[in-house]
Amino acid sequence: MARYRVGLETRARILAATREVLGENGLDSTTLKAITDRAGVGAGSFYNLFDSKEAAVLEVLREAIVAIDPDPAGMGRESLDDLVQTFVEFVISPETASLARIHVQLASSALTDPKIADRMVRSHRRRVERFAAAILRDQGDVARDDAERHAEILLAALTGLALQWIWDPTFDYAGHADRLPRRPLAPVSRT
Amino acid sequence: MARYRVGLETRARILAATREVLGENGLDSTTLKAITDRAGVGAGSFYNLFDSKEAAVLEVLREAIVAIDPDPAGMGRESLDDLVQTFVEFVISPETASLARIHVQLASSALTDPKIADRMVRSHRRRVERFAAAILRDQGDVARDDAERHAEILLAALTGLALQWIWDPTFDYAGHADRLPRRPLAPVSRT
DNA sequence: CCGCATGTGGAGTGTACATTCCACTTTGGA
DNA sequence: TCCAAAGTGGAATGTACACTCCACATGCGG
Repeated sequence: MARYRVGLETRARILAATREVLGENGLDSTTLKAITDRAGVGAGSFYNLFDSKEAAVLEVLREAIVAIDPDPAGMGRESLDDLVQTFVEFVISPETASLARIHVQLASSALTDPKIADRMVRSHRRRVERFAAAILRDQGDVARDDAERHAEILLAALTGLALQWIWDPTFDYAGHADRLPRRPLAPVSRT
Repeated sequence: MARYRVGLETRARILAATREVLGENGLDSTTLKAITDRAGVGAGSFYNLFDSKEAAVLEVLREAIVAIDPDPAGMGRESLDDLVQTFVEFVISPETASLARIHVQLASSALTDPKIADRMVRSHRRRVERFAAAILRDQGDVARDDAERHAEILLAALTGLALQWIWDPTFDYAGHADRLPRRPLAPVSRT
C-alpha cells in the first residue's frame, strides 16, 4: 500500500475529493470518475491506494462521524451550552458544511446498510451520554433518567432543525437552536 | 394512457410495488426490475402506463407527503396534542411505516434534487402553519411569532426522534414525543 | 362478434458504472 | 548510481441499469 511520500499525498487528495463530491452531490453521484477527476488522478492510482470505492467513502464517513464530536480531551468539562454551540457551528460553518451534508446522506443510507446504521447509532449514544453528563453537571437537581431523556430530545431537535437549515439556507438555525430548553421539563399539564 | 379497467388495476399494482420497494430498500435499489418483479408485470406494461421510473417514484412521494398531513377537512379544529399524536402514529404504525421510511429517503434526496426539495419545504411550511395555529388556538396568551417558532422546534424534534426510532426500533419514540413541551418557552436564563 | 384501442412480456439497445490490467515513470534506500 | 518497490494514466472489460420495440393478447363499444 501507500508507502512513498507521493502515495500518501495522493491518498489525502483522493479523500478530500471524496469528501467534497459526497457533500455536494450525494452518495449516488459520487462516482469513481467524479472522485478521480476532482482529485486529478487516474483510476489506476485510485485502486493502487484503495481496495474499492466503498473503502474511500467509508473512510470519509468515519471522519464525518468523528468530526461532529470534537475535542474528546475536553470531555467532562464542557457546559450544555458549549455542546449545543459546537453542534450548531458544525452544521453552519462552511468548513464543515460538506461533512454536515454527508450526515444527511448517512441518515438515509443507514436505513438499508446495517454497517452504517450501527456506526450512527453507536455515535449517537455516545453523544447523548455527553449531553446528559453536561446537563447533570450544570444542574444538580436533575435525575439521571430525566437528563438522558432531555439530551435525546435536545439532539433530536438539533438534528431536525439542521435538516431544515440544509434544505432552506434562509432558515434561522442558530436562532431556533438558541431557544431550545436547557432543562428537562416536567411533563406538561394538558387538558 | 391507461383507460381499460385492467390498465388501471396494473397501474395501482405498480404504485403499490414502488411504495413497498422504496420503503424497504431505499431509492438506490428501487430499480425498474425490482418494481416490475414485485408488481408482476413486464417492462413493456410499465412503460405503457408511466413515462419513466421517476414518474412512478414521484407519484409515490406525493402520496407520502400528503399522508403525513391527513384529514385536511379537520383543519382548524385539532388540538396540538392531536397533531403530535397523528405524527407519532404515522411514524410508528405498520401501515404507514414504509411511507415514513420514504420520508427519510426524501430527506437526503432533497439535498441534490431541487424538485424534491421544493416539495419538502413547501409541505413543511404548511405543517408549521398548522401546528402554530393549533398552539394559538390552545393557548390564548401566546404571540404569533412565538407560536410559529415553537411549532418549528416541535416538528424538528418529532423529526429527529423519528430518525432515531427508524434506526433503532427499540427506541421509545412515543414516550419521548410525549414529553415535548407543548408551550413556547421563555428564553431560558443561563449562566 | 368485429375491429381498433389498449395492454402485455420480454428480448434488444445504449449508456454509465466499478474494477482490472499493464506499459510506463518515479521514488528513495543502500 | 542502481534498482526493486511503489505510483500512474487510461484503455479494456464485464455488469447493471433504464428504456425501446414489437409481436401478440385482451377489452369493449358498436
